[in-house]
Amino acid sequence: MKDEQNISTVYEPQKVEKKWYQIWEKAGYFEAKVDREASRFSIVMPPPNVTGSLHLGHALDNTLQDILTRWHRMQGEDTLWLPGTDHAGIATQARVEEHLAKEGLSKEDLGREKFLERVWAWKKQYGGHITTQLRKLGASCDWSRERFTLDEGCSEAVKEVFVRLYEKGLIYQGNYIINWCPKCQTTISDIEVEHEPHAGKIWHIRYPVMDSDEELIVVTTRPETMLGDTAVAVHPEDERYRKLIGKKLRLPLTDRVIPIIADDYVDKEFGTGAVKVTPAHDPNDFAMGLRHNLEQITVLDRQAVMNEHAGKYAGLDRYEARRQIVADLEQLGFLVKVEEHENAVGQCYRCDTVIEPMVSKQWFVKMKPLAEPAIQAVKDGRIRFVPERFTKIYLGWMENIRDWCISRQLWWGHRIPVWYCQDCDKVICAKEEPQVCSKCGSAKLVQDPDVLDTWFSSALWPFSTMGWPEETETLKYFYPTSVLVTGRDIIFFWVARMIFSGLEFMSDVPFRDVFIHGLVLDAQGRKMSKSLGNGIDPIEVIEQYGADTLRFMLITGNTPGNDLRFQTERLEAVRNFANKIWNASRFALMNLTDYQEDNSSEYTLADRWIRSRFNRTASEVTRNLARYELGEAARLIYEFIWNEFCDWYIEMVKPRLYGKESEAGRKTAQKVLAQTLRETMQLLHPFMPFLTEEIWQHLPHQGETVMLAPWPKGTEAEMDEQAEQEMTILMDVIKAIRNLRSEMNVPLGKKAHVVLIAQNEQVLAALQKGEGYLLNLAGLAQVDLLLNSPEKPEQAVTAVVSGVEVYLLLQGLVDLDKEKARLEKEKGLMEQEIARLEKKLSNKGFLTKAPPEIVAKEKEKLKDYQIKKEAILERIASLEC
RNA sequence: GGGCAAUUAGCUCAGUUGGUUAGAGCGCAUGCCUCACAUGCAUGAGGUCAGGGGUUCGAUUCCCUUAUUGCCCACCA
Repeated sequence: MKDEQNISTVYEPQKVEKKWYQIWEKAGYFEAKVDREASRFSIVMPPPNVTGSLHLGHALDNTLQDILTRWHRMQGEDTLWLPGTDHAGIATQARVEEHLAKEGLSKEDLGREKFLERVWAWKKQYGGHITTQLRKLGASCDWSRERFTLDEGCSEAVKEVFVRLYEKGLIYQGNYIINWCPKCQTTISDIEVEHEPHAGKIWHIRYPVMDSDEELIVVTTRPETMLGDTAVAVHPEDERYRKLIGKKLRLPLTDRVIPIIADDYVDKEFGTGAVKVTPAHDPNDFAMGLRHNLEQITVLDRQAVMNEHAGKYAGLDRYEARRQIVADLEQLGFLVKVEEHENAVGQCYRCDTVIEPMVSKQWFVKMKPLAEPAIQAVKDGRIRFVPERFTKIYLGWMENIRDWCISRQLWWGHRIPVWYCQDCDKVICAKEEPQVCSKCGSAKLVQDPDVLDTWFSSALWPFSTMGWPEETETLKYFYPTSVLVTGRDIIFFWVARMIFSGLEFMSDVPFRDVFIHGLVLDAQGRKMSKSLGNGIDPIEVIEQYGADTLRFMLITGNTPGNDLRFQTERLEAVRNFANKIWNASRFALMNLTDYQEDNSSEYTLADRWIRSRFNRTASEVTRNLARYELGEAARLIYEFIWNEFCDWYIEMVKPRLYGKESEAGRKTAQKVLAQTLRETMQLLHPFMPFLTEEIWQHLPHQGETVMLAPWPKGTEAEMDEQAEQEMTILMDVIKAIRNLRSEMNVPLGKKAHVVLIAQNEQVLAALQKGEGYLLNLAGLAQVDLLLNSPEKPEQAVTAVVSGVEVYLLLQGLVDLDKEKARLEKEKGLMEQEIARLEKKLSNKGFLTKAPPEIVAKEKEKLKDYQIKKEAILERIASLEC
């Protein structure tokens, strides 16, 4: 950029982004310091799948974190943004299995150990991908502390937690109904089951009552499970069936006899009011089974194929069995009728396979005791959700939480630290592998084959990554973290679990604030998904538009917590903004080649104005960042740069820089220009780190990097109410003149003559100070400034702005009719406003109840409009004679 | 069946303690290659703030209600 001749008028992010990231990382600017007593700021990054690729959701999430991190770092705080990745149990294992399948191998062919070697190899090959992508985005996280959920430290924490919870009785093993995915061949937790409405059928089946001519008709959506029925339930107060309660039924297609029971769960209104009860294959039936001590008969195996308890249907897939059974029921006269019925079937979140509820021996976390403090911490404000509405979502879930099934029938993950003695019934839970059974001394110990739910380790992330269970410096210094930034889709999966884990093991919340953002949708407002093929690769966007542009686009144009549409037009708009900054900076640098510090001269009105506007903007930006209104903060900077700094200040400062005025004036202009641009780059840096660093480095500065430059929070001393008011008058007048020229078709190149009549001395003073600006920015050859002149210029078009009558002289060019029409229109507008204000100001309620300053303001406005109207009327009158 | 969000200019969205003639970007119209920028400059047109009630001196903003859309949660066979 030093050699202006070679500098493109178009900003090319590709040329600077990589360079700066490498410099930053090498210099260690991202690394957290633990050396001050000053305030500190910490974030743990939600760990993406270790072998995954960056998507726009990650891009948004990490941009928000990076903005907060860079902002706090610039404020001189000890700042830690701790990155890492997740082993993503099912997802990663499934991908490696798919890969193996191409070689014609299954994981069983390899065996557990060899298979895990393959997964680690896979991780080694693809594990660096997403972290490289995060670097492209500009993420300023402390890579020296990068963690992985399956690394040694995290594994240590997982074992510690499991053993402690086990010893406390909060982890237990038992036969309960769980969600089984027949495709993934593992259990999944309740929140991993998705319910999609599904057009299906409902069958009415006749169950004959023993020793009677009577029968009960039950309705079911899953006739194949009837082979596992161990009762039929009716409501205890259902008059239709009261006399049948306690009697027996003959279960069709079998030779079994089952009881009729009464249970409140049954809805009298639904179907026939009689429900078949299959405790081994339905969660509600399971619960009822426990209440009534019913036998559990499992009729489906782990492939969702009918098993030996299914008699002649054994070996049939569940859907095939359904068809057979319905056909047989019909043939035997048990089928009453079939109806269309929509119901929500549970599907696996990963593969969409319909879940099979099954009774199985699994490990669970007892949630009630853990949930209680986690509810309290949010209720009493130790943890705050932003936006606040997510508090209710969190509490609603936490208050109704059920026990968490944590064992998974996978190989890739944290192995459950439990061993079973083969010689006695002893179950040993320990961090280290025991050599002999503590009860019988046998050496025949076998470890539980299952691994833990991936989210079990993620739940510990805020402290496991800081070295827990060791009491490390980092942990003492940076825990609890300041804020957690994440998408609202994982509040239950992750946020909730971190909260109860933190409270249980650290005796403190894991974070103070939870900043929730929405989803990135496509241009039509749909979720991005593989099946729709509407996904957008953030890396491609970065390559085309630059990371700064992607970042800025992702955080503007919406409100926290709401979804965001990804639109190319907005990307282009932000690219143009980056280009605008680039060119404003080129302009500045071209005029700073002989820059030297100079404090001698007086600031002009424009100087005072831009300093005031900058500091006010900086103050507002700071305020908004503190409330997580990052989009609003970014918007304020955008408007300052484009609408104030570029559109007005640069234009006003040109004559001085071009040396048309004094040398001292030029030096002052250089100083204010350089300072304001530099500080603006500091203000913008968290949002657009690359562009701002590139420019900042070329401006007069102190320090090594904009990353560590002081944050401009806005100083009161430089806020100048008077300068802003005076500039407002000047800008209004200039805009009015431009408007007149445009309407009268007087091009800017054609120098014009304008007469301005000020209403009072203050206004006149402002106009006098800004005479130069008027000449240059309104394209004037001459401007006459008058105070309250009764003499009005002839042959002119007129506009009235607050405090000033504007006359654009147009000898012989004034179209009287057109001018009159223009004035009439303006008059109409004024009259409308005056009427509105008069009505308001004659309202006693308003006068007595509204705050006095509001009333004063309205009166002021009315006066202003009346003066304007007078001026317009006068003008109209003069045109008529 | 509950809950949440959204409904503002042609399109996508801001509008934060209720108080200027309701804003921006894109698009549109008109005029400009003005020595930082045509990824630009200047000017302009365009809105019953979803409908209906209420509270208030005053409502896009607060409350109720209706409608439409989207999302989340829920054990109805």
